[in-house]
Amino acid sequence: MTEAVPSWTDERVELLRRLWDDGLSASQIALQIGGVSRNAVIGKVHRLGLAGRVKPIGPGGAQARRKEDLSAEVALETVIVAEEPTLPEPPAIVAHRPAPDFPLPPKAAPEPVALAVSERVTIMDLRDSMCRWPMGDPTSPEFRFCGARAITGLPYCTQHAQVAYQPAAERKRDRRVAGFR
DNA sequence: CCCTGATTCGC
DNA sequence: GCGAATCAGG
Repeated sequence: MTEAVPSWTDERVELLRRLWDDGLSASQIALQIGGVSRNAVIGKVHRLGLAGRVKPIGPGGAQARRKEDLSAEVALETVIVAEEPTLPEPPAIVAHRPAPDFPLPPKAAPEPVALAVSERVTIMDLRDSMCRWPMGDPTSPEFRFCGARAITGLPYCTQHAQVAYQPAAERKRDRRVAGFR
């Protein structure tokens, strides 16, 4: 029963590409696909010519996007940090890649992610036109993606696009919802 | 010390 | 081609 870990099958490479493209770190990818070290992942990434990724995280990125702590507090901080910088009126991208899935602020929407919950899929079932919103801890085997129908031209569905791309006006009231300080 | 990716080099 | 060890950096 102890199958030796199949090396880099097409399936695994595809998985690797998608996760890497999604911005997950090498170590997270290693844990996600399993059977390989982060070094193996990095090595493969380089061999595939995927290196030179765009860093979604700024300086000190490692600790900066520390997830897996206190879901509630993390969510709170995420929202706050997201609306901290002064951004222009037009839909600016504030939180393009949230690490954990945080509760959507109870705005006017009755059911935030009701649809998304029923749609969530694993990385394997995630198609190109499906919402890539991460749900849960990427290092956990329970990690899923939203999987709902993504808006054409965007990686997210209608629900999550609203969270990912929040206009300045919207973000202001969100802070009140968060109830910070 | 935690983490990140990059590179080297024996296998 | 693979990946552990190592390196360089935040």
